[in-house]
Amino acid sequence: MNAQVTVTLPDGESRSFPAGVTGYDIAQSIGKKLAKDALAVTVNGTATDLNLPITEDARIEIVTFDHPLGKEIFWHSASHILAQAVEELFPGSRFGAGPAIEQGFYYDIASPHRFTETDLELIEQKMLEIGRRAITVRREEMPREQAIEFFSTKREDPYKVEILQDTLKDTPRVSIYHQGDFADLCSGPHLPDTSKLRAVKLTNISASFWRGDPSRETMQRIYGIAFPSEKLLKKHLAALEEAKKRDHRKLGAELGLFMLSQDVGSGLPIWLPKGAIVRSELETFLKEEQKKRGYVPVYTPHIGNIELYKRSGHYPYYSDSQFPPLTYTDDLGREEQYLLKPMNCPHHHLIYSSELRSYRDLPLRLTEFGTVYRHEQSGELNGLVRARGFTQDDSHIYCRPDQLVDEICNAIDLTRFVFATLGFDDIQVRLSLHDPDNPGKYGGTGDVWEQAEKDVREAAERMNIEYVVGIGEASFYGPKIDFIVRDALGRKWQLGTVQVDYVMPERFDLSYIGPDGQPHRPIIIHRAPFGSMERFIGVLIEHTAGNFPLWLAPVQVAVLPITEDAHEYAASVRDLLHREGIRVKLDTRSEKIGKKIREAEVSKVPYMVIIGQKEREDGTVSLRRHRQGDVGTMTLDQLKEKLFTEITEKS
RNA sequence: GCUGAUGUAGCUCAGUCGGUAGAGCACUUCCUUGGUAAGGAAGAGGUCACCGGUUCAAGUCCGGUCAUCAGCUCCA
Repeated sequence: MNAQVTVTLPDGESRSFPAGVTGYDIAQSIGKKLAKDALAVTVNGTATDLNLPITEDARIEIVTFDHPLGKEIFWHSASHILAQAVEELFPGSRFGAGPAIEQGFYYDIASPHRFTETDLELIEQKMLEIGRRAITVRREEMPREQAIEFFSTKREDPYKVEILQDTLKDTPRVSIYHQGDFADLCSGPHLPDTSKLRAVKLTNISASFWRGDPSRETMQRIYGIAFPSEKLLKKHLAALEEAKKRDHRKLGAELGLFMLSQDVGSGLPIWLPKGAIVRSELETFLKEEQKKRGYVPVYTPHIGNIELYKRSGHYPYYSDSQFPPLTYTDDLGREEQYLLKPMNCPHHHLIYSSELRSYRDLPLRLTEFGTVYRHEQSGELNGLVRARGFTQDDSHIYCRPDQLVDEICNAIDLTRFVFATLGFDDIQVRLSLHDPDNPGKYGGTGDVWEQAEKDVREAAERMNIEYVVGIGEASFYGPKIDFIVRDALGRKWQLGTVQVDYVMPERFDLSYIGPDGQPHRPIIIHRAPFGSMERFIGVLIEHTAGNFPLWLAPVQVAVLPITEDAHEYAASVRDLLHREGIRVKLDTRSEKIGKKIREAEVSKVPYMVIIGQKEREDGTVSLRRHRQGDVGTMTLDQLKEKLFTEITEKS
């Protein structure tokens, strides 16, 4: 072993230390503050405990809370502290899994005690106390067998034993982290001691299934988030408050966009006039764009004979998340069953096969805003983003194999165009592939899947998309490219999607006549840039906080006369804008201008036109922009011009 | 569907020990005619989610149902 080791810091500087130096020593040699903030260290890119000796030359980086890895380690350690606190307060609790998550951590606990919200405060206090005790966290490595022994005798942790015997059955050596009397099976790394934990908030408590398996026991999951300082926690809580104000369910009601009524049924949104404007503008926008790209519109019924969905495979695969079939009995006692349309595709396939297709006719791009109904589990319903009745901007592209990759690219391009226009920049793209270990979930043969996934990848590469791969996320008929965005609370939702399908053409025996005069199988692309109009607008509401761009705003201009003298002129301005197709409202109540402005601001009307005696005499208007204030005085022509430009540019 | 929490006026919420329902905003009417985020007064508005139980008496206590929320599971 070398007596000295050379470590290279992220800035490229190399330093020499005695072998066995720890990350903490190095941090201390760099600065006191860094040593204080240090949580862990990466050695040649691998995260490691701060107090582990470094015995060879290495690239190292000190990890603090500001580092993404730092948060993960911090929160993971916080989950251990949570477990220790629970163990001290509620003896007999057994621990399942306790990872760091994107925003904090959780621990799954099996306990004879039923945790309540008041317990959470108690546990928080105990966690902070454990922090003040500054308990050293010690890593111990041992053979797997010995760990099983440890968790069956020294500690009674049946869940850890199960993990050791099952998930880790091929791992010969495992590590245990000791923290006072508490110990947990964990690969680490962890904080050197518990003193870094200065602020903690246990946010909620819910049920989870052990190992995510509904047939196993339910556990109590406690969620929380922790920080090295009280100030950071306050900031986090304030950000959460802000996010809540953006909640589309809250804004949807406040701005009169949509409603949900028990009298209609849960999960069945009703579009109010203002929300309907937003939706209709978006639909027009996409229809126009699709017209340019060679799509042809169709309309199909809202229900269909159940045989149709048996044939497509939707019925057998998804019967548990559909409304039950409607059964119709005719005079002769013959029964027919109809299903509320869960999908538009089968109808479109029938349109395809309604006439003989030539290879020259392809690609055929059928498009429809098709409303579908799915009986989502009651606990899943969530405003507009998870509903039981919703409208897909659904198209099916029927093409030849030589056109496929081009067509996928076109669909990706359209989806990106839609997202860019609406200002979504933080999108995750996922290639959703099949899970080879779960063949029962999918239709079609292995060859077909291989080809489909190859095509999808090729298109994604060609379009220069940065993507993540989601194994097991494919639909039953083919792989997908999914566009995923987050809501105000950070939850992920799939919006746009492009899907390749070699299975349905077989099921529906679709064909076209090739140049050789023989029938050939087309390939289908399912695609929906918005995904669901409901979900998209739900996320859009949160994305914009209800401040829609001018072209989408339900009311674009509020005309606000200051006194009654100005009413007549104000009405003429309203009529002028109205004739030009601007959505305009005139406020002639006998309220002061300040109040009228306030109400227009609160209802997020993009422009206010303020009219007093001066404007009336000069034939001008005073313009005010929502959230910005006074823009200045201008003529009516200038006003029209300004509004038109902004609407056309969709800015 | 599962676990937990919540459910009072259109909205946000108060309602003590079980004793006959309250505020602010919004709404209606009247007064007020004003210059860039809340003028004043009066009025109207309730099957306390629903069903049942305990009680002389239930918004309040108990049981059930439904809905909403958080998470889990699921998502063509």
